[in-house]
Amino acid sequence: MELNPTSYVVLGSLSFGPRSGYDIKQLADISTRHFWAISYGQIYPELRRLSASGLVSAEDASRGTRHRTVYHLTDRGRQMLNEWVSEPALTKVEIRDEMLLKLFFADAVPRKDTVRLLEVMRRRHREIAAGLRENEPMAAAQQHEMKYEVMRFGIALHEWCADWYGKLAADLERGRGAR
Amino acid sequence: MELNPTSYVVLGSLSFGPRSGYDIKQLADISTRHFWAISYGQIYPELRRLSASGLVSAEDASRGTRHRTVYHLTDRGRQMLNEWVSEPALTKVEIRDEMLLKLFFADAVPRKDTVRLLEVMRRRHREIAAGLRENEPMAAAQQHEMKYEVMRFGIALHEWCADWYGKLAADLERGRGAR
DNA sequence: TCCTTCATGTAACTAGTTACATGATTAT
DNA sequence: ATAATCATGTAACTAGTTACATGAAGGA
Repeated sequence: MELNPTSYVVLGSLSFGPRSGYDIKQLADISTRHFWAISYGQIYPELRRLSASGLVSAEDASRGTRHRTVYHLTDRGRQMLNEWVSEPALTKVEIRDEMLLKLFFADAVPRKDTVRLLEVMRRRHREIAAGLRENEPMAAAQQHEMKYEVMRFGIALHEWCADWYGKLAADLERGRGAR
Repeated sequence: MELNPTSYVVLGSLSFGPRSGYDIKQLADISTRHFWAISYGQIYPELRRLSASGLVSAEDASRGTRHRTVYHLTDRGRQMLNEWVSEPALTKVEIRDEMLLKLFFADAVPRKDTVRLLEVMRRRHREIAAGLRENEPMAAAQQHEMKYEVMRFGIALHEWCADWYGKLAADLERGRGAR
């Protein structure tokens, strides 16, 4: 069975303890979603595939009539996860940002529209940083150092972006034609 | 007809002058590819769709027996592009980075593996920045200010990332347990 | 001669999103 | 009551990649 990054998001989420598909989604939405988003449409089929390959194991955790399945990593699953982490294969960062695309093509529109665009972008990154900061204490409290470092990276990155866009907006506003 | 960001990459590329599908791909690979990548499998069908909606217009530019079609923006195409740019709708940045994902799950692997991972990441971002810098003079030479600013943003961003990863690698190496 | 670049295109595939359906439990 | 959250799942769709085919032109 072929594992892709999405499989590892699932495996990695389970490395912190047994979880349901629903739990995995909740966790991913406040953590890995900033560098690898996943949806229910991927999670449930993936859990069954991983289960079939013996990398995770399903356990019934229904409460009364409400059915619920929690999965946990098997030894082989944990081993696969750690092997993947330790292999430093150079892979590409992929960024898709429609607003940055707009900025790239903004030479033909009025300057004030560009400034407004930059202000929205600035706010966007401030908000992403704020969202990350909200569950920073959670990450700090646990003994997961790298998890915490990645969170710090995300906060610093988005704040850096916000500042950059803010500076450019200010430069454009006080009218610069020459560089 | 519905236009998506990919359509605007095509439209935007043509806003700099008439181009073939092949030309669009070459241009996108050194510019927009850093925040919105596109492939031939999208370009050629897209050009026909845009042509059918009258946003671009095809012209035969064959040289001898070698056939070639160049497209140029129509007035409506240019208008659509500028309207899209001027509309500052808040859209999400999407990042997919397998290496950052590894870093997030790196608490269970030997520290030296994490340091190695960070060093590869650092190199990766240095290289992206260097690649961007290579065609920076090209962007500066033209009177496309925003195009140049976005290029500068990319260079600064990837250098910032390289530095951050480098610092973390250094911190980890001289053994830090407490923060 | 042979390799690279120019040039266009598509079929098959892989990945990912969205919308929907279902229904229990818990908090207001 | 009723809204929100927990919980699982899939079908249909949209997007994007990869691999391949074809072949001319130009340079080494």
